[in-house]
Amino acid sequence: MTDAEYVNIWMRPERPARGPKPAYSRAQITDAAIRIADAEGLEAATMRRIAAEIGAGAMSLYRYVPSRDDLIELMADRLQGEIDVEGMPSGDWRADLTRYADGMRAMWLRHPWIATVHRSLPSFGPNQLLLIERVMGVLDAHVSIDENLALMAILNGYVEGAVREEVSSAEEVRRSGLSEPEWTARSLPRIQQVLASGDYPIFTKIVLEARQPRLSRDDQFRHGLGRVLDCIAAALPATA
Amino acid sequence: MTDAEYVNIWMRPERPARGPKPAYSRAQITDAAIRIADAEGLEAATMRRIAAEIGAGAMSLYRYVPSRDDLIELMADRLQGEIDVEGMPSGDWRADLTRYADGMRAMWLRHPWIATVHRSLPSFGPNQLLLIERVMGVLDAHVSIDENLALMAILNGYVEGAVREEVSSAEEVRRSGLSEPEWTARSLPRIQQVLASGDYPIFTKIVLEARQPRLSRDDQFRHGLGRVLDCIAAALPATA
DNA sequence: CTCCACTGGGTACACCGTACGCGGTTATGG
DNA sequence: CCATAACCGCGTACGGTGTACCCAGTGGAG
Repeated sequence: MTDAEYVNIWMRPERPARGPKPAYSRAQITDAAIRIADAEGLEAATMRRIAAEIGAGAMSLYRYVPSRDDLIELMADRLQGEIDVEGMPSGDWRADLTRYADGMRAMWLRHPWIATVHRSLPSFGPNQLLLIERVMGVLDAHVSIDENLALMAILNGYVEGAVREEVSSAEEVRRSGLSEPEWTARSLPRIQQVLASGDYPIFTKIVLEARQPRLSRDDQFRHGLGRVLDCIAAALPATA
Repeated sequence: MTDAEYVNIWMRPERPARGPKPAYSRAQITDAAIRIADAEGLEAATMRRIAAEIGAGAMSLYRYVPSRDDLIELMADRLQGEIDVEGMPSGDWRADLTRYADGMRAMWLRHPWIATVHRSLPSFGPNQLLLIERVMGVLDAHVSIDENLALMAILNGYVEGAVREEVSSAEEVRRSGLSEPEWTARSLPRIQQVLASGDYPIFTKIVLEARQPRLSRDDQFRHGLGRVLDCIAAALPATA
């Protein structure tokens, strides 16, 4: 089987030359799959369901995509393309990285199922590559490439970690089929139980005293992000 | 169905009083599942496979655990318990947090499938709670609870992000069934293609010039961690 | 002793990803 | 211009999954 040559989906040509015109396209299939995943979760985006969405037979999809895993790869890369990094670097690194972080968070909130995939690393899709160029370009003039990588690890770690929290609880709610207040009401007994045990003073302090959980999600995120950017500022030379 | 009362696995009692002695236990099932997941990935830990591992019938597991998702919750919490945070806070916060980060990384590397479990957050298992107590206890004397939460978000974000990279590529290799050198050889054509296009100068710089990817994983992690701890140090009052 | 809540587990069902092969369509080489 | 090979969409089928339901047996409570 010569197909084994194409380990990476991005090296496999979408269409060969000969034969009849195809009725669908990778982009169309990917869009349909994303639409379903957004509305009902990634597990609802089955091959049969996606095919039905675009009016095709289930097995037709395999003319365009070698496997469901590869399709998910395509979906993930398409999402990276949604993050607006146009015009970076603009000269104001703090503004650029804030825009990137906000854009990333917004994208994750639009597509919460991305939290369950995120292998994405070694696939090198075009949108992912472009994102790397733009975002790492922001600090490229100020620091070495190694320094840049280290700082990006911190920034991306913070953003991903923070958004993952938001998203996973939202997904939990969606999966339970309950409304949000209903769901928090259901979780309350466990929290009460934990507090009542008296064994967890710091957890108790978080629940009873911390102001942060009472802030809006936006404010929580921005506050933490500001702190991370301060860290980055400290690592930059004075000229920046 | 009165079972709906127990939204959280930790509130559901393991055993009722009446009836014959059970032949297995939650702990035994959880251990077997972890053993399988470690060796062959989480997707190999099917209900039938786990049951076979302990010599039970597939449906017997449902006497102990309401669903596979809940079992995964149990597995995840058990893993949290593997991180050694004994004797924290010791007085040396930097040593404590380093030990926590190293322990967390080591645990993830032992159980790479944990990267595919994203929920874990709102479940409040006993091991997770204990971990929170110990780790957040490290900075509790020095900063406010809100400050502590913000700093932990950065630390956890970095550790999780860094380890997730290591683990997801390792999982990719395992899933492909190839040896590691074979697998990197397979990825090479795509990288060559990207470099040859000339459209991605920063990516090219990473591949050709950066020293970091050539360091050992351990050194990469420690270097980044040191940077994060410096950030935390800057946020602490001088007394710490 | 009787009762019945409990046990482990067999069977069955709906659904999944996808291998295989069909008859029809079309770009190309002779 | 036509034969042919390559490709199309897709129906069928297979081996797998999680788990609902039901059963006969077991053992503590009244």
